[in-house]
Amino acid sequence: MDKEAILITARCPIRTTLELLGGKWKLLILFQLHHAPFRLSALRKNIPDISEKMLIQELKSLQESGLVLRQNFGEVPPRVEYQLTAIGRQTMPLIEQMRAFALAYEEELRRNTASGQ
Amino acid sequence: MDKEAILITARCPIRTTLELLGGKWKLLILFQLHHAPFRLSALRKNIPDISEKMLIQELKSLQESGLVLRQNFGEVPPRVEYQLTAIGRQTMPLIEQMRAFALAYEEELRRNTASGQ
DNA sequence: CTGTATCCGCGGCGATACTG
DNA sequence: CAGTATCGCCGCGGATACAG
Repeated sequence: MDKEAILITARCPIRTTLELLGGKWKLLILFQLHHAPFRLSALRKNIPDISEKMLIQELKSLQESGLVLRQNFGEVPPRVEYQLTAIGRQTMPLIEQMRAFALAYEEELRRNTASGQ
Repeated sequence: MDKEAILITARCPIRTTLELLGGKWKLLILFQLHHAPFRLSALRKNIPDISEKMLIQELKSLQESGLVLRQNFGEVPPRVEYQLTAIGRQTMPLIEQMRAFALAYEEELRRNTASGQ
């Protein structure tokens, strides 16, 4: 690998992803939407400890990034569904890797405590 | 997939990874250490805009999580090297996915601007 | 039901000075 | 060179009230 590639500049893929998906909630929301489109109230139920403000705020951020699509059915009472865009669906391998890493990490923890650490 | 698996509880793999690797700097540091062990000063050079306080603080956090190993050579002047542990090395697929996603995202951006959006 | 508006605490993060 | 100590900003994120 090129030596120059080690230097981390302001514009670097990792930082880009961090800006798009960083923070406490975005990946959890995307994980939800990977299963199916959801209404706001359903998302709140599935992520019990998120506040309404943060949920809407993060959904808006994800829309503006082009990762999530907001579909307003224009009914009364209001009905709005959120779903992933094509590029939003591409966060799935990333989320899978996060899950895989967490499981490997917890397995490692168990091994260490078991071996009398 | 089981319907129950959609609910995101306080203990969930995604949150675990978020706690271990969340924040502005940890993944950038791990990416550095993936290439080779580094001294503190070298890390600072390769991540130009990190403050010394944050670098040390995040390195300490990564040590406590068991992802990074601190090796003190006990010389004068001081010489300390940081390197990944076995489990720390397992963050690599995750980082690779972050890079892959950022590239796909930027490609998507270019396509959209090109097609007269 | 789907949002907006407002207030605010806390902690992430940075800047600077200092030490062994 | 590799840290520690201290101070302070500011923005993330939470609570609550209100609106269409």
